[in-house]
Amino acid sequence: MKRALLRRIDPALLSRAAEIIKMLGHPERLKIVEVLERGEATVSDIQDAIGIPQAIVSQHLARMRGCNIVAAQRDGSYVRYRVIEPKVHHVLNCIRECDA
Amino acid sequence: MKRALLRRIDPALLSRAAEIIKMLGHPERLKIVEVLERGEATVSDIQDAIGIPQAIVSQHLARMRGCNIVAAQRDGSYVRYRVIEPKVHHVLNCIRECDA
DNA sequence: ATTGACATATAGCTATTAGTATATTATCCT
DNA sequence: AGGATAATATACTAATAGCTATATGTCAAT
Repeated sequence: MKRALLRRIDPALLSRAAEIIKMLGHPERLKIVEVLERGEATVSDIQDAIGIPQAIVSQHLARMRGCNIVAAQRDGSYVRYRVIEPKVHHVLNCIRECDA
Repeated sequence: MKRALLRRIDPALLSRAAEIIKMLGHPERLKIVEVLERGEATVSDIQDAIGIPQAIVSQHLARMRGCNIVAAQRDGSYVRYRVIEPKVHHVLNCIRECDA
């Protein structure tokens, strides 16, 4: 495994990193971004995929949108969400690698 | 970069993963574990290293201890903390790799 | 054993976050 | 257009986190 040799995280980026992983630090949000990782999805797509109440999905999405982790785009009565923060993929892959 | 090919995160581990990154999702806690990553440290070591009030350091440590991310060991009037959750290193390395 | 100084922990208030119930917005049909 | 239905968003309450001020614990010296 590649080691970064304990180099200090760039202070300028640390705060944003904390913000991102804070947002991902919730089981439901983690599941949501896992779905979105595969491509755009509507609120109801996500709801169906992970089986939690719509209002919860919507709120989590709103919060993640608030810190520019996902973006929304209305499409008729649907709203399509997608991941816009590239680090999200890194973090998810990190988690996958962890549970070897 | 090695890709995990969007394999679903093991549901049994996802919850713990969320808990861990939630704990790391705070700038001060991130700095704290960065210090601890290099080895054991006392509360005051950490305080000196990152320059925030002792009470804050102590509280963050208590919280991380509460979910078994760090462990404490009294040594006279000092208390030495250390990381006991291996995934912490993975996450920190992930963050370092992110900000290429 | 008491005092003083230092190291760490917690109490108490405020602010965020999570979840349930309700509201809004959009589409389709008559 | 108006009303029904489906999709999404928000309001409100309960729990949790964060910060400042204060307390507890430990050691050393007298």
